[in-house]
Amino acid sequence: MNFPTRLVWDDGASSTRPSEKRAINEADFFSNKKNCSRGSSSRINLKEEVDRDDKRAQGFKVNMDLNLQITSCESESHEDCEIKDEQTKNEREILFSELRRVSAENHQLKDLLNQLNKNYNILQMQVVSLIQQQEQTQKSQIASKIEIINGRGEDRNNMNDRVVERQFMEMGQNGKEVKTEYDTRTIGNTTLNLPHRDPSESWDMKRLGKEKNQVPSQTHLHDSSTTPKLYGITSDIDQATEAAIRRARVSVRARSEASMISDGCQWRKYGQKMAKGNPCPRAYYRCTMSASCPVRKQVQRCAEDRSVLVTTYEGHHNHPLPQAAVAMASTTTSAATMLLSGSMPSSDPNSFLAKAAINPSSSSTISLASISASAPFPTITLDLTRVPEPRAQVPVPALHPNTLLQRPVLGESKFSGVQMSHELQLPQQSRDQAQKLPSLPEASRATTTNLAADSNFTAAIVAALSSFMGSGPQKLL
DNA sequence: CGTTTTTGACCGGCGC
DNA sequence: GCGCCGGTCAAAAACG
Repeated sequence: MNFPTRLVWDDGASSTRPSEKRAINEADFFSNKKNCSRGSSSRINLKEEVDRDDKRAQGFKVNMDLNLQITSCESESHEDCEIKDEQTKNEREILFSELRRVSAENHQLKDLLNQLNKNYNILQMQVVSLIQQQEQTQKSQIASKIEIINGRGEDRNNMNDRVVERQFMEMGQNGKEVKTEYDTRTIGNTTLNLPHRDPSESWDMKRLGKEKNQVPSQTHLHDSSTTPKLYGITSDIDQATEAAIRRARVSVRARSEASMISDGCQWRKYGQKMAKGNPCPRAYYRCTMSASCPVRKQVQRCAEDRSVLVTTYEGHHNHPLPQAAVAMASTTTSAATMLLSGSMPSSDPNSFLAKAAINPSSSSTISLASISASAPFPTITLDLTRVPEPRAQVPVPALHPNTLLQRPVLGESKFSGVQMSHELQLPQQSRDQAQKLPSLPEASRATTTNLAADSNFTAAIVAALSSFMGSGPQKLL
């Protein structure tokens, strides 16, 4: 870089000494004759040079700044700005496209989810309708068999026994509901001791707006003098069975300070009454998890022991149950099934007793379940108030442990005993099984139904229940 | 404002 | 037929 060999400027401070000024102000930067030998003057020159450099640098800097400003605004504006704008545009477009892509993906996922939900609902409906069709078909077949039997004029009782036996075997094989057995008996044994209550009276029937005359009367069922028509009889069976199943009650006695034990379902109170012989009011609840769910329960404190809460369940749920409700539902359903399959034809507790005793595996006992023959409705009572004593392991028949042995839901914190007894009394074998098996996806009613269909199940559940509750000495009733 | 609870009225079965 | 009783309904109140 070539600097001017001479730089002349006017320093106002030294203007009073023009002669010096010139001497000072003029310098030959490229002269080899530096004033190195002159000490003071050399210091001055050095300082001057520094000052000059500063001033020159300032001037240069100013120029540079100006230039930069000018260039940035003028010389580079069209090119750089365009480039920068273009870059920004590109980035923006990329971002927008990415956003669009993510939005589209999100939309697709939403659609997929909706579709899955739809499919799930459709499948669920199909399953329900299939089950209903299956039941209808089975009942029709049974009715046909009965018709044939009646036509042949065979000894009705013998044939009824055969049909019952056969049906019972079939149930064990293909997992039909135990109530089918009851159906057969209903047809065969015309003196079936059904509760004397018109099914049309039921809440769900009323709610569905069914007329009373659409529902066959009990007397029609009891009429053995006529051979019922197929559809008529299946309809009757439907109604009667449903009514009977629904009317079968499972009563659970448990100690609880709460007004109602938590069983995983949602309930709505629809009434309260003072019942005779008990100063504590009885509350009536219905299941609100499904609009048409017929399940109801009554809650009342025991007159003798106010700390005992008696919860009576009636009917079975017609909707999927939450995990927390499965255990109680399974237990009550099993107990009701047991009750119906064992005692229904005669309402005789002995038949249930006999049935439970048939299977060696059930010889372990029930000390906590009892059946009331005097009650207006067939009722099985599970007494969970007795403090179970530890006892030897009881072999439990091969039923899915998770179904019966779900996490206990009876209690909340105030509920005493059951949870502990559940875990403590559970045979190691079952605990091991329960741990190995994957948790059942919403152990559904179907599972319960299938389990209940096993002819050994009634006995099995007796053992399981007794084991489950840690029952003491063998006793029934 | 929608849902749940309360509570008196109502209904049907049953015994007398 | 009457009264009792268990169960349910439904309007009003309470609740969240």
